[in-house]
Amino acid sequence: MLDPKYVRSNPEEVAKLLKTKGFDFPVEQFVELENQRKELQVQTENLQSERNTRSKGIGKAKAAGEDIQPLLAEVAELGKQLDEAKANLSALQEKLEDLLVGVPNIPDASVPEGEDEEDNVEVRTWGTPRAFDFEPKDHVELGELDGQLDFETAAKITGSRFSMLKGKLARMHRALIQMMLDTQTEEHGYNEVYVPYMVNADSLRGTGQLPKFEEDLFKLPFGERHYYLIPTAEVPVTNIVRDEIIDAAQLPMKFVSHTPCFRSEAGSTGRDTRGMIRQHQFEKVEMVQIVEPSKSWDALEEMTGHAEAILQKLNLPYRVVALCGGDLGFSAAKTYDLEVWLPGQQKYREISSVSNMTDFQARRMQARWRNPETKKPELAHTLNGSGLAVGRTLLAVMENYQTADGKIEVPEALRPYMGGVTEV
RNA sequence: GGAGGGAUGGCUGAGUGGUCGAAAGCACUGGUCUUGAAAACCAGCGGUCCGAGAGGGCCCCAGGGUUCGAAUCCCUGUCCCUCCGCCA
Repeated sequence: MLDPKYVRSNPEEVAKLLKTKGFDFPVEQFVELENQRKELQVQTENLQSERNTRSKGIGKAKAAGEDIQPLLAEVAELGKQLDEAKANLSALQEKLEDLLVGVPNIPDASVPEGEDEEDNVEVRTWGTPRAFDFEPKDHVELGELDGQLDFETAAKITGSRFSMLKGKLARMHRALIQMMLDTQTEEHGYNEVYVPYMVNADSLRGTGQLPKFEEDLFKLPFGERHYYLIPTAEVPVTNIVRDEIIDAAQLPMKFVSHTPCFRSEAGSTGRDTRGMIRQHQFEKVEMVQIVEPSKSWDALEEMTGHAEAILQKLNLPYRVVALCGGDLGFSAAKTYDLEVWLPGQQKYREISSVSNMTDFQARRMQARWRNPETKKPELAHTLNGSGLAVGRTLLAVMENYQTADGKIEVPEALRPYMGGVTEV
């Protein structure tokens, strides 16, 4: 959520900045509601003040043994007025809240302008796509050769957009997870956490998936309420600090977690239907940092490097792109995507996304730190990034490490995790 | 599933329907003392919203209710703890 004070005093500017994200901020409606709110709030608080003073008076009179009947009569009408004012005020505040909670984060000044992914800006590239002396296959074809990647059985068990791995390929998938976790914990100082894969609505509101993007989630009825399958570990891990006031000494907090992710893909029917690029269920190793505000931009660069380290270990060619305003996510102020080279598609495809959410999620979550300078609780900054999407990494390894006879060479970095297996 | 107990400031923990936003301790900040530090002593110290300010409102798990007045009484829910049963 944006800072209501800031929005209140600069509604036009907010509208202008949000336009770069393709969002129309309803300035007039907001200002109108705000003015009403102010008037009602003052009125209500005056009534409350009046009631408090009178009630105290009654208490004193009673203690002094005086007759309180006349005082009670005076107060009779006050209660009704107060109830009415309170009801009006809370209805109005709810409207304002509903409006603000649906407004995305403001892009950082450094974010390139643009409407969609076509306008993203390449920041750097790493590695060179391999020159094949045969026609490279895509991962679906490679998987079919010895049946280790099986979409049909997964479709029978569940439905479309699910996959099943077998044998050495399943092991390589697991090896990737171990390698990623070990790298982030042992080399980059992250604290590994194991978290729930189902979360409540408060957590999703905290990170920004609710209320706007409910249709992207799997929702599970549970008693009178609902739980949701996590779309990313960002949700449970970032919510570790929801409603907390963190000691400055504990910052930065750096968490890494491996979880499955579940997405309904409601808005993407027909996109990436072939292969395991876009699945309802996939594994991801996620990095999350909670930092003091002045450090978040450095942390974004650092975290991007932590994700890149995995691709470099696997010797997979990739590029880093800065997302343009129109392609930025709801909660992000700035995002770098890592795109890995896929010989099967002859394209770079997203394999990681690293974002600085600034104080946007922290405000929704009330995640604060105590600033030693001011001694006051202030909003922290939150960041998250994939390190990496495991399914997509697996298919990138398959396509980049394929041999002419349709086998897959095991990358050096994975061999310690594969019990010496060199070919899948 | 059954039976009990609990939830209060950064943390621990008192709290009688009416000067209770709340004792005390810890932590923290400042001071005295000290060559320096520790200890001791003194003082300060919750969060949030409105307001230019003066000042005021709200917050004792959450939501309702009773009352002129609720941390305190009543109802519902959530979470935690103990015991029994079941269970990977």
